[in-house]
Amino acid sequence: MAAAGAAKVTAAAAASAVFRSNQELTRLARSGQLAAARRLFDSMPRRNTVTYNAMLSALARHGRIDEARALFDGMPSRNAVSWNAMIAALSDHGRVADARSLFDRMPGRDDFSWTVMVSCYARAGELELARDVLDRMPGDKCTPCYNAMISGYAKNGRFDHAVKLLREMPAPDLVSWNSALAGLTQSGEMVRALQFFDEMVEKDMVSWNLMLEGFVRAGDLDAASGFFAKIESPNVISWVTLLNGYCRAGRIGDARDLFDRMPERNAVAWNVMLDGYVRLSHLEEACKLFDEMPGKNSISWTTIISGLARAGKLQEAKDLLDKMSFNCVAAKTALMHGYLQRNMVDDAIRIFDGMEVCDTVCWNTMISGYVQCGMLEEAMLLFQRMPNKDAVSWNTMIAGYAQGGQMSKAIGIFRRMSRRNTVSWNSVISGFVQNGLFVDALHHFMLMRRGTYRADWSTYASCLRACANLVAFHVGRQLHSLLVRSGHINDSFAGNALISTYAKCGRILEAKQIFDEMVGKDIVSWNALIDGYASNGQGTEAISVFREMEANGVRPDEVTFVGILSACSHAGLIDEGLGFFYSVTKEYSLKPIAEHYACMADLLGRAGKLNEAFELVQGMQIQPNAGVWGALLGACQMHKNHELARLAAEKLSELEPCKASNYVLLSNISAEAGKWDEAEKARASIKEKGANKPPGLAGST
DNA sequence: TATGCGTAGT
Repeated sequence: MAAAGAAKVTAAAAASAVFRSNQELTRLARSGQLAAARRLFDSMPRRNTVTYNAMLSALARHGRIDEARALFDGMPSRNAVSWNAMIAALSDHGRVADARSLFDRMPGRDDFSWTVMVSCYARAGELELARDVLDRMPGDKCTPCYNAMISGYAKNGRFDHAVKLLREMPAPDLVSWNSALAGLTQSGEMVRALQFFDEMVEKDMVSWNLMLEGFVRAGDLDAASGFFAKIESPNVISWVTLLNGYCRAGRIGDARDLFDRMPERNAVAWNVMLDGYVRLSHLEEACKLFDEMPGKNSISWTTIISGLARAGKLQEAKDLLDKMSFNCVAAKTALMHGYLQRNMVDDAIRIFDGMEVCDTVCWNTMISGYVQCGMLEEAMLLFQRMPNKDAVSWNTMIAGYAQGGQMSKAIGIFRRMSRRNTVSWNSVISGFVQNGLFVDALHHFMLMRRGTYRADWSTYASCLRACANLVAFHVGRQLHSLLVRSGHINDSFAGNALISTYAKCGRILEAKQIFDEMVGKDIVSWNALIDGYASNGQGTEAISVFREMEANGVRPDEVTFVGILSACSHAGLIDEGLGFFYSVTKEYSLKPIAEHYACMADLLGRAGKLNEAFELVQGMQIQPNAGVWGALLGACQMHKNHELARLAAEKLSELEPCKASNYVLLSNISAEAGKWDEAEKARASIKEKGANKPPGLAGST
């Protein structure tokens, strides 16, 4: 009896010890102290299901999804909470198929399980599957489960479906109504949103704030502030929403007034104000606000550090980072990015290597930094070491190799990629275009369309460029009709690309028509038309478009003058060309760029004024590039000035030592002038310097 | 432990 009693007491003590440890574990897990939670978990002599569930949620919260799964698989016993937590974790990380497979195997599914599964599909845009799960739910379906479905419909643009379900469900609550409303406000349909809002019998702060955020999102700040004034007792989220609107619109004065008038300011309010200053590069105000801010959190630190880093104030950013008392991956990533933008690779590596935890964004930053610095091998090594590659990681490598002229490697990675997206296809297609492989670009566009991938403006821009270069008018016209069908035609960049393509194909009338019909003409549109006339030899028309552009109050930029000068050059308008060239600095206060000099060298050179052209090049404030020497060389060959031609060819081969055609040119020029030794020397350089033909590609996907 | 609103790093 006594022994049994003692055993009971011991068991009770042990149970209460487990209970206390579980409470501590839950506290650690919720306050983000994963390492401490793990230590406690490992040190516990006895654990129950609650212990395991707490550890599972902690791992899931930190994105350690595979560790969570391992723990789940090894649990001695599981209850509904364990199953639900695991399914929710998989769902949160987009692992839809894994979530479903666990859901199917789960014994005794409860309301929560069904809701998580519906929400999982809904958030992934799989509306039919979500609806199927909802329909299969046995007995009385719970309101949250309906709401998850309404939210799915609304956020995926199926507002009518959302409303239909709202009317059909047995017990809609405010969340149901707000979920539907969010579909309208978040897609900027404020007219319908307003109608729906008026229809709502009951409204809470979420409803009002959704409307407010809708006006902000639509960029209608006056409507937003008017609406804000109508809210009887705005809560901190209402204030922050309007504050954020002013900041994003650049109305920093209004923002600050509002911020000062706020009855209570939480960390989000401070962070939004801080971000407002940072975005407008008002760094002094930002730093002052940051100093004054009570309760700075990781977002505050990241905001200020990234602002300083972007502005190149790397020492100040580093000093701040050193003052941080806690670990923040985002802030370190921002500083790393700042270093990499300025080619300070060693400093970036020091941060990267010193990080004990490093997430996908951080790895991607380092990889893309290497790529930007031209260090492709280092990027590849990191890419291979990286544990959880996402689409950004793959796409960065593809784009890196493509831009580095290594299309075979780019394609190799592209082929190994299991879940390609639009960006992946865009990277290879634009890579082909940049490397002059226009047919391959269009071929891959065809392959892309054969899959279920959706082309975006970037895809079309690359393909149109390919058409322009191939003078493939009919393909261009097909792309034009695809653009109309896809709805991208109203984007100004698509219109601009079309103008260039039609013009380059010699269809200047069609180009002009697109231009005339365009709603949002910008400087690029004008430049495209001017350049179009220029490349069709219609110099006078190019100049008259230029005049029209000025009459419309559009200020010409450097690119405009590249078009105008080449128009003059093609049409032999020497005096006009010289006039425009001098006006670049005198009238328009622009800095002449190398392309302007190349046009002028071409203009003067074609007219036989080789010495004047050469003098112009010699007097350049900036370093002449290959285009400039190439233009001069062309003119020299036209007018048989061997001496100057040889000089230009030499400069060219200095600037592009790996381009074989430069040595061939130099060799031919020397041979023509009877300088056989030098001709031979130039030929030898091809092998010696390992000069290559432009990169080609064997085979395709 | 779910469903509707505000902030940071590629």
